[in-house]
Amino acid sequence: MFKGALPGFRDFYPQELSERAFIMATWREVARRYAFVEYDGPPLEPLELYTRKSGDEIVGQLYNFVDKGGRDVAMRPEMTPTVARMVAARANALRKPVRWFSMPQLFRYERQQKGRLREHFQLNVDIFGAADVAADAELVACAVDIMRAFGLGSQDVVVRVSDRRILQAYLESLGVPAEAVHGVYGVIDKLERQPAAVSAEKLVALGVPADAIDRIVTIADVAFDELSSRLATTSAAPVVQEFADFLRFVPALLGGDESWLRLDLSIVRGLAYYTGIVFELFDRSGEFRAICGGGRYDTLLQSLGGSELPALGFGMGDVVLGELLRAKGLMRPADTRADYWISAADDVPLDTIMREAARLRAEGQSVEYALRAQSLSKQKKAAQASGAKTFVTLTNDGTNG
RNA sequence: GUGGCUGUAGCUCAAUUGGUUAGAGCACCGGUCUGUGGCACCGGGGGUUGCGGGUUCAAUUCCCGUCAGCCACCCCA
Repeated sequence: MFKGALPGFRDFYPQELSERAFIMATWREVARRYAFVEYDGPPLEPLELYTRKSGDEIVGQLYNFVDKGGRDVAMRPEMTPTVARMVAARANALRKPVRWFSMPQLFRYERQQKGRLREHFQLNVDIFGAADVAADAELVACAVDIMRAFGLGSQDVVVRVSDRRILQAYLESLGVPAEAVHGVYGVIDKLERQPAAVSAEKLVALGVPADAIDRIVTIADVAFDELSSRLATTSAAPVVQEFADFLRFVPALLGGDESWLRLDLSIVRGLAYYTGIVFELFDRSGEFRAICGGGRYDTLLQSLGGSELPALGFGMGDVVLGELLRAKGLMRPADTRADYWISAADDVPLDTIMREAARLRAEGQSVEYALRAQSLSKQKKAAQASGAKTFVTLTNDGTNG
């Protein structure tokens, strides 16, 4: 007797599946509103697709094995390499900008914990071939509209936005040595999770000037105006200007609502392939992990051997989102109750019920009945328990009750 | 991979300082009640107390290991 799923994997009983379906239906609906079209790829990919982008150390976190043909394969841990490959393969034929979304089940061989399993479903929304920040704004607005579609407001969720290029320019303006920037990203990424003193020590070790330490530790609070004036005379000035556009575009796409965005240079998004604006959605209480994260990765397609298409996208998993929706009482799974429950008096043969069921089913109604001869009271009880919307009783003189 | 906490029926929990066939509610199944708002009553199935060892006359209760879960770290989706 097997009991339970493998660690980190979930059984979706009807209750859970209806919740998942609710989440996915909402994702799909909002993506449709933004004119993104759905695609999918293989759940199993060549291992190399991931090692080429992330290095061999990634293998320890993948579900990988050798198949019967001797191929090194891995269950997909993320969708970006797959979609990048798909787009790259037809880069010249696809109408630009490419606006695609997908809801793949992704796998990761890691110890599970709250909000993080070995398997999850993740909405992936990507745009290829759009270099302007309007595309970045479009993505953020889409993510926010998904929150709205679930009934979440800006009092519940905040979008923390940053820009890799601005962060780098800001760090340089503070006198951080170029070779230390990468290490400083690592420290910034952990600012929220470790004591300021520890962060400061690490910065000192990286060779960061003493007068810059405090500014970096409090980098999440830097205001746009301060950045703007500090970087006005540097080579990053155009990027800051673009960012200003971005900060204007997002509210415009949200009907003038400016309450969702918050500039936060501490948002680093891992240390990997992002090249421009990056963002993450968090619940305001800070109780959960990031709900959604994404950004621009203009060089990824090229690094995977494709063409030079600019690209950007975000991912939103079902696990943290589901936890948040349940906590807020906003989980509204679809109604799975049958339309009809047909019962019959003792002397009515089962065939009669079946014929009536067939008639209603042909009309598109969902119909349940006892599947065996039962007393009427028994049937009534079963019907009540099923929650069916309409209870029908057939009598032997042909009338319905 | 590392550390801390936890592990009794599908769910929520009980079981006096270790002591005799491990209990209850809910759920499920069967029956009674020919009219109720998923009512009531009666009855039933279901647990080798996560698993494996050890200590003991005796372990759900103590010890060790293992597996699983939760939390943190690592790392990130």
